[in-house]
Amino acid sequence: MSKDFREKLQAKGLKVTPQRVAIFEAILKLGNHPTADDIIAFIKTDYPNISVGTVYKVLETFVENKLLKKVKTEKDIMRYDPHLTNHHHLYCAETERIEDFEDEKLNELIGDYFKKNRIKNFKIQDIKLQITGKFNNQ
Amino acid sequence: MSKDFREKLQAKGLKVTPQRVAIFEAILKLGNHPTADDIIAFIKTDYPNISVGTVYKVLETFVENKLLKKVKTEKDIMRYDPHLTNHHHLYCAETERIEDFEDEKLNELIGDYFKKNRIKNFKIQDIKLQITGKFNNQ
DNA sequence: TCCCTAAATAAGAATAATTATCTTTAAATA
DNA sequence: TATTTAAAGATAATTATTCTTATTTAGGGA
Repeated sequence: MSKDFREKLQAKGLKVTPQRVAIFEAILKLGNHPTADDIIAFIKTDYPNISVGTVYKVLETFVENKLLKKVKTEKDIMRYDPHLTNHHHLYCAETERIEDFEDEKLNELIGDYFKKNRIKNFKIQDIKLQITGKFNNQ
Repeated sequence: MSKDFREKLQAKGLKVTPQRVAIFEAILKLGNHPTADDIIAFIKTDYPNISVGTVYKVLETFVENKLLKKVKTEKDIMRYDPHLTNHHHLYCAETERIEDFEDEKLNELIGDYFKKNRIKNFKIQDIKLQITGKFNNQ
């Protein structure tokens, strides 16, 4: 998987650096759409002298090159999502947990609805659902 | 309308202060889901010695007491929405414009869908659509 | 393989938004 | 009107993020 990622970097004309690989792997290992801070903390064990600025810059580079997505939250902290296909999010009302939610049937349903019911003076590019509630387990 | 607002404050056991009234009126007059900064700038003309901290504190109090809602954005700046009934948002892909979007039929459609297709291990409390795209006019 | 150059990193200062602290002021109720 | 307590003002502190500059390194070519 790390091989795939290296190839993706090269395909975008980006240099393959150990920092970039470590940051991407950290995001995959951490799960739950980590914050920059989560990533820094995780990486620091193996890589004690990584720079905070580097992490932010790398994350921004990844987002620009569509290797990551930013996730909106209620708080003013950015979180990052390695899941690139179109999907929605389940937000826990009480904890910081965020899960991905994919549902092609639902996307079609909503897509069809807007085909029949256009929003006046607005051209839709993308629709995201923020589903807030409670997880039953874990 | 300002009378209504005063009553709402009293109903929640909050003191009616000129600052609170001015902040709420500023949000209504400004439109487009203003930031704290927009509000401060607007108020400063009439009310040159309002304190930044007060504005933030008042906004937080309003949100806690359900007189305002916070609006998520891509950026790390919070914006505020005086529209309390359940609604979605249209985000402009290029500008900072955010419009409210209400559609009861759509809510029913989605509500019905999730009644028939429950998300396992998750109890839905609220569903918000973030519709990104372009406005045709203005 | 070694060298070169552009791109990337490290370190830490700077900024921007927000929150906290502490003193003073004023709204509400008796 | 006096009293109490919440709220406002001033400003310091914090937090997340961005910027700056010097140094290092990846990757392509000699």
